[in-house]
Amino acid sequence: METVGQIIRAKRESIGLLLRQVASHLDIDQAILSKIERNERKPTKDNIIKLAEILKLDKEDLLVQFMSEKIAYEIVDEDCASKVLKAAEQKVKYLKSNLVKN
Amino acid sequence: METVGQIIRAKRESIGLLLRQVASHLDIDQAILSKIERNERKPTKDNIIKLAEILKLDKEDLLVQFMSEKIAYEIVDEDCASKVLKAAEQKVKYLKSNLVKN
DNA sequence: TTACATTTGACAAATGATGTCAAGTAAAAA
DNA sequence: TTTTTACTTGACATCATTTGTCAAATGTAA
Repeated sequence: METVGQIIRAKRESIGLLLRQVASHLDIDQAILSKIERNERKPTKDNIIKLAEILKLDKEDLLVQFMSEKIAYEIVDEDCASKVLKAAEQKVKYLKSNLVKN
Repeated sequence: METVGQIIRAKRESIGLLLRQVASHLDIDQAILSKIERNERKPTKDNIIKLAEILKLDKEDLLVQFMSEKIAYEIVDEDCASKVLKAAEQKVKYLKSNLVKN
């Protein structure tokens, strides 16, 4: 299963862009991008959006990968991880159904 | 749908404990507990564990409520929230299956 | 060797989380 | 009514985490 970092690196190299070129589009130092690609740092949401732009990746897909990865790491150590996700789904539904009213 | 704060307050009152009594068991100021019960502050994991103890609530249940609430708030504003949760489930499975090896 | 891309680690700045404290409110007891 | 008690509120302090910069080190190929 590919990480966001691996997806980004693979696409960047296939296009033939350098770290510094992509990093400057994200407005960050290339050191950070290097770390992001090797899963040593987590990208910000803004990073993801700009990466999708410059690397011509589907923005929503990349965001889904990014957010689900974050959540997965948050709960992987819990043995009730599956329960947590199911409960979260219920809560999201509930919250969304009440958004209009408030 | 009940929030963690509501669950805690209801149980605390049904037992007849004061904010300051419960707060001292958690080793925090009663002001914080007051805010937690009214969803103005988020409890820490340690808070939840000690709350389960003193209020005689099921620890795992309360932790599931707590974590799922946190996740739900993280993603409720995304319109791909449901996709994110499903993807997270896959990633958790994948990560858990590889835990033994590393 | 030189040149270029990437990696590494020390450090700085900004942000968010967590807590204290004291004054304020509200309602019941004296 | 005054006092007491429980709770709430907001200003502020402290600490941890996140996010970033920079320069030196490494690797690699011309």
